[in-house]
Amino acid sequence: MNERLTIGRVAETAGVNVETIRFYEREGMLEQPERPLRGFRTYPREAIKVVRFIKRAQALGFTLKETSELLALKNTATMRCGEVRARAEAKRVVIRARIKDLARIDRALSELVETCARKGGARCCPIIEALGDGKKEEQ
Amino acid sequence: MNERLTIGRVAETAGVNVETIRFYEREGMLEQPERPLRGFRTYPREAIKVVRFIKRAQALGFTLKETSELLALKNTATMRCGEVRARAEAKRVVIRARIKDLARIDRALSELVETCARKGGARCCPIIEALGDGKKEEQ
DNA sequence: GTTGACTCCGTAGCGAGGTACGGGCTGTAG
DNA sequence: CTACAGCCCGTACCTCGCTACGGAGTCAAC
Repeated sequence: MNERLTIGRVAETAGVNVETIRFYEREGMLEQPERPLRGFRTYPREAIKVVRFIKRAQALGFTLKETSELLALKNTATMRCGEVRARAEAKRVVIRARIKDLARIDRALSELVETCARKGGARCCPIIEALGDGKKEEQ
Repeated sequence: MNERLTIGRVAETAGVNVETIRFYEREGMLEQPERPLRGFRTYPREAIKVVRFIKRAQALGFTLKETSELLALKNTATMRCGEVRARAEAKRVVIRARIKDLARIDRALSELVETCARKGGARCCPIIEALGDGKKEEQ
């Protein structure tokens, strides 16, 4: 335990490649690792989780910038709690809106599946209607 | 009614710019509009909805390619229903996974907000833990 | 008939998020 | 000792999804 990992190990375990790790470091998303021996980076196990987090956040549609902010929430947690809370709440609003949108698509798809299951080639597919983004059709 | 719109009107109403419409057309996401007068494109109102759909789908984290597939579901609806249904179901699986992931983030954020609300600078923020992506920590 | 807003087309460029490359150093195995 | 894997760095290059540009034609109003 408490062993530290090379960049190659971190990359392999997290399922990205070495250049990606270096890239994240340049972008300030991974903190500078210690370099005890001849300039080689050494990482704690935690680094793997951070990389995975970044990848998952991206898959959810967050940009790297937003992902950095989420990470910052964690890193600044020991700082002014008020500010952290405000950011978390704001982000939560976005997330919830996103969930609602996805739920709407989900419903549309289910409807589609249903309709297709029942009737052969009849009137399927109100997919586009299902995303009428809440606003009224402008006349 | 039944009036057809210029590319500029579509772009303005849908909130994108003209080049974007042309770009989508090149990429096959918008079907070729009729061009009755001197080569100028004319669109039905429906085109606005399609463009908006594309934008919303993107905001939800779909690539243009995936969005095309969603659109294709609608366009091929009059075709082999079996295939359409299979695609819809597959897409639904993806959507639901995405919703779950977002719900997990939502919970993590709520927890964060709660904790921060209660205690000043104490142990907040299990954000990173909250995204442990379902897999076990590999030893 | 000229001004101005709109359209056409093709091609170039841009920001995000990596990915690949080349040249060099190190440490271990055979 | 030499091979080879793994690391270092910087820079160049790539895809995606636009966005801008240049040069030309069109159409309606003044």
